[in-house]
Amino acid sequence: MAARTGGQGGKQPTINDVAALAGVSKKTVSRVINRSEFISEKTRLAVQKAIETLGFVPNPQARALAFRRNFLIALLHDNPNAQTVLNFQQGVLDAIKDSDLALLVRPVDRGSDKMLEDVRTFLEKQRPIGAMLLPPISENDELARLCEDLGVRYVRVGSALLDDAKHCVSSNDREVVGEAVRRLIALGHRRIGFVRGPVGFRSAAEREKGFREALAEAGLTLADDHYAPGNYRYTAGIEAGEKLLSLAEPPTAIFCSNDEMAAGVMSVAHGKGIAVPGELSLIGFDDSPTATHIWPTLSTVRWPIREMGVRAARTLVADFLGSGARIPEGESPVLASTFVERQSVAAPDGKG
Amino acid sequence: MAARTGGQGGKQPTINDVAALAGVSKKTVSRVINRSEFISEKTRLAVQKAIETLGFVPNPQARALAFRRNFLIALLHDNPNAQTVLNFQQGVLDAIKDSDLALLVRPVDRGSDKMLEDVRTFLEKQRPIGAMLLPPISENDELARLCEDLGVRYVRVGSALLDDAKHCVSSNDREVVGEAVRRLIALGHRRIGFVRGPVGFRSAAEREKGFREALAEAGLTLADDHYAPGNYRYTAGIEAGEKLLSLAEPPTAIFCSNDEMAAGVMSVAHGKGIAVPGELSLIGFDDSPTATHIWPTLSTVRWPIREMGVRAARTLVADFLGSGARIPEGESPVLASTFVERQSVAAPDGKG
DNA sequence: CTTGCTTTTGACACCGGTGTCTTTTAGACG
DNA sequence: CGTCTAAAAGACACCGGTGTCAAAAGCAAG
Repeated sequence: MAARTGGQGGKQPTINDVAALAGVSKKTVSRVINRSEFISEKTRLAVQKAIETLGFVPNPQARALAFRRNFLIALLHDNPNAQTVLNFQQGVLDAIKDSDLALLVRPVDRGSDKMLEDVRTFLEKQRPIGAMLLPPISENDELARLCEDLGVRYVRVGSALLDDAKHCVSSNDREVVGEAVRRLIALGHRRIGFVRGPVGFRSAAEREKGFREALAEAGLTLADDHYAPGNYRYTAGIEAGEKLLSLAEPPTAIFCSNDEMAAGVMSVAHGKGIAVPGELSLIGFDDSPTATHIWPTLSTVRWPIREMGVRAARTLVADFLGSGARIPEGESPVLASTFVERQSVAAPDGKG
Repeated sequence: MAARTGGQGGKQPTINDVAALAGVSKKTVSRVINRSEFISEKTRLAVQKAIETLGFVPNPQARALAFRRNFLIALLHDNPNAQTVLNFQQGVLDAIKDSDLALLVRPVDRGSDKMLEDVRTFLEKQRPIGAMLLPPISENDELARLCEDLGVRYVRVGSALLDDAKHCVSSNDREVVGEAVRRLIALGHRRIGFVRGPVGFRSAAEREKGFREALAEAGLTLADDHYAPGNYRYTAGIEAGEKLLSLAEPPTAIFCSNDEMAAGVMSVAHGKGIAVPGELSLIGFDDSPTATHIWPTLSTVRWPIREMGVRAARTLVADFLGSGARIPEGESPVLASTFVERQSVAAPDGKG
């Protein structure tokens, strides 16, 4: 009448129990667990049966110790956008689902001057096989060097190539921003405003580049008073909106470097009685939940964040993930973002 | 010229290295690490110095093995609201910051019929000390029983007491919804609509109860056509808005069971040219980022999710967290939500 | 039936810590 | 100064796996 399936006294069965039941040595059981090739079919089946009977699950701590390597990968982020983090995380979990790996999630405090030290302590204690760095901390070169020094593999996720392909997953934001802007131009917009992301962020710089390039292609330039600084926060969008929409000749369209700021600009437009998209077209970036939760719904750029999670995990630990996870030699680490057109974009009113 | 601080050949120093350097046995080092009381001050200092010199960090896997217990806690969630998950997670991390514990985050797929099995596999493999269950899966009794069976401590987070205090952290949503509704009534609203959360969700039921109770207190009742079903999604808000705002006598205020649905209702109002808050007051629930990213900003109920994370972690593993983490005997596991009033609420126009 | 080789399997040490029990040391006391 | 006791430190097994290398088994050829 033992309450538990196997083992004794409510404890988990160990490799020794399995070995005893199957009538082999524990090393043989170990070979079965690790799919060693030097084992006869007959023995393998016997051991597998014993494993099933007992409901044996190898102790990951013991394996980690014996292998001198544990089966953890870490996700480091300081991302203000929760949805992004969770989507990426989901992609990583998709990728490691059938492996022995587990995921450790670690938010880091970018502001803190102890950040590097904190991360070092974390990595030294947990000793993950590898770490994935989400933007914006992925842009921190010291962090990458720290991983290198500690012998922890790493992958940096970014809006542009931050490192060599082995250490990098990114999306083609610049191009897609260009596409979005070309769409505005095609609709007849000529006065197009720009709200920038925070200084020092690579992603912000990329988006600005994409914006300016598309303008230049069309022979347009960005007027100084059509440019507003920002920091990816809603309040910055409010400020930018106040600035750009108070002009004597306000822009007929504004590209905002993320959705939150676009939402801020949109609030200002509503407050001023400016019709969106009739009098003002708006485009954001991220395709965050906000983009579809505001009215009118926001045209934006969606980056394939979940897929990037899968890719990052594979780049990091393909050798742990079974054959399907191999990334073909020389394949680009750049995944495709897409421009998503919604209600907030239309041809400009009046003179087109 | 060794590249690394301590150890040999780039490897981490072990307890043996420390013991050798300090001239004591490894057991003595172990005693220092674990703050054993049977150790002389002199020895402790010597060992501590050796630890510092070598930069020794105990191997968590080895400790886990020797202790027959690892130092992981798990966070299980299937939460559609990323911000909530991340905030809660942050609270947990605050709580375990100075401990040896690490956090494993595990999204689960509620829809899947293999859900329980997946979780079982996860728990058996990782063997965390405890698990925290976020709503809505925290409402699943089978899951709680599974934890119990596996000897994994657990804490269920919910909008109401789901279990005894030892296994529960919640907030007083019902009361605060009542407070919000009383505010509407005080402003003069009499026709108040309600958009419900998904059937089968405890949180949805609590919010509805709070709503109806407050109405009843004031001698009002919820007219059938002022009630709309929902599922916490934006699209349900759209549908609810279409329904409620097409009435001959539409409500002058609507309580929505979460912010996303409120955003949906607000979109419909904008589309119909109904002024918010002039002609329609709106209240949501969650205080999600959306609440401040829409225009006008949304009055809502904020639940202390980060603090709940701290509390959940303490409830789960106070004995691992140092003296500050003790929860006084008999202290209620109910934390306080608050009503946050923003722009979306005002006295009704015209007849008040 | 040996021999010689390859394939399978096992014995035993080891990964880096902790538990138990024993031995040593230090201090109190007669 | 010897004795007794409590505190401190150490020896050694052990947690549950894997690596190494030697031994056993299987098989073809002599």
